[in-house]
Amino acid sequence: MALMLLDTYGLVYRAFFALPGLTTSAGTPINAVYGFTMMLNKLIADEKPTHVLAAFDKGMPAERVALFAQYKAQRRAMPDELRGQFALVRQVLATYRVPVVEIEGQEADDVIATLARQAEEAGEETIVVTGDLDLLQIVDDRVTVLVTKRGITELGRYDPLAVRQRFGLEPAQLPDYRGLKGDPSDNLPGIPGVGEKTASKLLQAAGSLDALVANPALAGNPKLERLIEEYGQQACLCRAVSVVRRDLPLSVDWEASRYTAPAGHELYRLYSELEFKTLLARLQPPDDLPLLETSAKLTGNYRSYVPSADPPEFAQLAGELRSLRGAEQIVFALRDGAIGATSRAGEGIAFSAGALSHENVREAAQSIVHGSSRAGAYDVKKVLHVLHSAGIGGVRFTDDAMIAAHLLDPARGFADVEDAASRFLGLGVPSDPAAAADAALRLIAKTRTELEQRDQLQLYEELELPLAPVLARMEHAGVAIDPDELRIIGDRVDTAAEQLRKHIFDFAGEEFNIGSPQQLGKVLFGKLNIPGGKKTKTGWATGVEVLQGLARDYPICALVLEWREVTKLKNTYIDVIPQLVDPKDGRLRTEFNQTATATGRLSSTNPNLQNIPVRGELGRRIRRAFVAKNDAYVLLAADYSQIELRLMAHLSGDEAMRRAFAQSQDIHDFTARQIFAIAPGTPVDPNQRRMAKSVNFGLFYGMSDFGLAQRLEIGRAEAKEITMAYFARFPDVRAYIDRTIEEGRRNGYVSTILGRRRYMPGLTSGNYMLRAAAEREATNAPLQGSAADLMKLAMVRIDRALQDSELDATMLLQIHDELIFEVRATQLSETADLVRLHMENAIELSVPLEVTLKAGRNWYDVEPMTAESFERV
DNA sequence: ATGCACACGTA
DNA sequence: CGTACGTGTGCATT
Repeated sequence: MALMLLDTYGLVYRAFFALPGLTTSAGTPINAVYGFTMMLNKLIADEKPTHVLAAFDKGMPAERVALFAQYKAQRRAMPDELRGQFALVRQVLATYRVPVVEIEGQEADDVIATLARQAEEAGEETIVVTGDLDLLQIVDDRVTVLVTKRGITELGRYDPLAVRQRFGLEPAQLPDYRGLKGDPSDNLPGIPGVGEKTASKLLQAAGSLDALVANPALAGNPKLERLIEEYGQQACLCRAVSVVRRDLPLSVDWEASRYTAPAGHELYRLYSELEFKTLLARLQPPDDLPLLETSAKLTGNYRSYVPSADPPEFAQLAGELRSLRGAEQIVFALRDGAIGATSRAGEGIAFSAGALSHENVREAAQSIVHGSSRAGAYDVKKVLHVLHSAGIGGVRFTDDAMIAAHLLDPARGFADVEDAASRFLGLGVPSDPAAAADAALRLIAKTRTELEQRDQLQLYEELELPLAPVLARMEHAGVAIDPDELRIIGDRVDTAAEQLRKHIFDFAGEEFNIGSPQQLGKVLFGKLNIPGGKKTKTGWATGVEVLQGLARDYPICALVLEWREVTKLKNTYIDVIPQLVDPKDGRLRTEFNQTATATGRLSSTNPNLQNIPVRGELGRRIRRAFVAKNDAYVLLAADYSQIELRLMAHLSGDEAMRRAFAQSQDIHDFTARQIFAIAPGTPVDPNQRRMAKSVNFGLFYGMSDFGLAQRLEIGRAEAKEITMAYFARFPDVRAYIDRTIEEGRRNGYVSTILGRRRYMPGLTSGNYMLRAAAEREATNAPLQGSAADLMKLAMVRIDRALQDSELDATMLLQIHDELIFEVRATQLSETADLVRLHMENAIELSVPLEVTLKAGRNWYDVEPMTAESFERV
């Protein structure tokens, strides 16, 4: 094996200064990433390593700083244009499947030296690539160090002979050498007046720094002798800082670092994303790169079974399944409606999910999922549904590769195992459920390592993973629907829509498709000559804002708005929901997606039950169709009040805002009083409250003065005054937002309260629009994401508590800050107490969390629960 | 059939 | 020139 270790930081730094300021078309600086990628390509081609690892510095090197407080103190801050490129460098490494090694509080040098020693002890050869001569001290027969010279591809190669030739010293003497001469780049003084020549000469004469300090006369020159007497200890200190540690507690999965060329399509995508046009040109276009050709490694010992009524087949399948039992981990994945299972990379069996209903097979499956110590899956929730429908319950999954993949790269969804395999393993997956399970098994190993490195294992194991079965139960439960309610509204809406349509045609003088913004624009602004601004690329803008402004003067606009509202409700909800209701039990089932959003929220699809109307009266009526299953039950709605603003108060630590919540004041009212300096006792003008509310909302959306002005339909100067007043009253909020953005720029990501990350490469973009957008996202993500953290934690705990209790209550829906339950009416208050308890105490914040509880026969009629009201519900 | 733009529902 | 989503429609593209 030939191991290659990259001193990543140094190489990227070198690339940054060696290349001109290239940027992508969007303005993201890209020169360092490009240079680094070129280096990597050349190194792999020239050195043909079998294993590659990339070391990163992480945190302050506490030991060196303790030895020498001034260590690296003079170092200039990293340029912004470089900082943001590290996230992209990691992306490059991920594509090349080069594992990253970093240890908190350790420099890459020490990591590299330790790994090289480990390889050496195993009798292996190592090539170290660095931008820093410091590492030459580890050169020996089995360790060669390549150091960047001019440009990005020119490297100096140092074996022991080359070190001797260059310095006249043995590699092991180099820390002494550096201790003597110092190193301005690390702020090491060494001995004043001693440079390269003198240091080398002194060591040749004395052998070592220790000998020289013990006997300064060896210097052979009175002036040097005095210097050594005076500065000898300082030199020793500098040497101590220069010696790399080779004994870090560090173990790497060498197998994971085995280098195999990245899949062509992955490379193609990476280069396209980063706009590496020259590199791209060297690749074949992607349609010449069959996705599965790269999956040779995944073709293993797979067996698949097609379900049939043939008993021997089932017996064989059952036997195969049983043979998995007792393995350390069994991993499942679904594909094309079939289920695959494996316990070892390169192997797997598959059978249709339907086969699980066969008694032999079910028993075998049951025995393995319960007998194995760990069960993993790609998409646990989906697998749980399949197992459940076969009568297999109670399986505890300890891994979900889909969830892990999404935590690591939340910008992406990873709906299919191929997505994740291509991203994290660089492999395509043959179209076979057994191969999917195989890929999932490998993904679990890979993603676990990465989660651990990011300190996200707890988030994964204690929040996201336990949530999956909770969501599975919610999906399975569904929500009861009373279709009659929808029919009643539907009929009314039908006639209303028809009348509106005719009315609109009367005004227009012709019939046209009102639903086509293009045709509508032509009629309104062309034919009828209504004054209105042309806006969109494709024609007239006909959005609500435009039409609303015209509605007073032009009745047709008001009619169009009404028509839109009515048809939207009809097409999206009223007509659709009844069709989706399960005729077997009259319930509507949604799908909660745990890996859809960049912030950590859930999403709901097929249908989306997180956007059932609430604002307009007509829309709100739709909620009457969402009912408790019978008279013995009620719906309970529990929602967090002002959760994002409370999180803002907590995360910023702003005293004024925290006080407002501590005194459970109406926060918008309170804000209005602060901004407009309203005296206590004087009531707040409703318009002022509305403005304050907009400011509060705008706050966690990262809104600008301009945006606020537009939103409130006021002048920009006035908006500016309002925000100035706001931040004067809540100074820590301003500081928090600035800190968050800065942190995002520095780290390449922002984090939530539980360590969920959102990567934000756009923060260092040179393009103003892109950067501003990224700053808004960075402002919002920790707030929205932390709120999601809280809610998810509450859900897991409530689910557990309900199961442990005797209560007959089912969690049905989550709408971001709200939970809906179906509760036995006689147990309403007890259930409500339990729900409130877990929601309000999900995470201890420096402000209280407040939960509003409502209950009713249906979702429309839920009423606030007060002591006297909930008896009557 | 698939993909995009627009519009609009929710937190 | 305010965040995060999903869905329906029209219309252009395959």
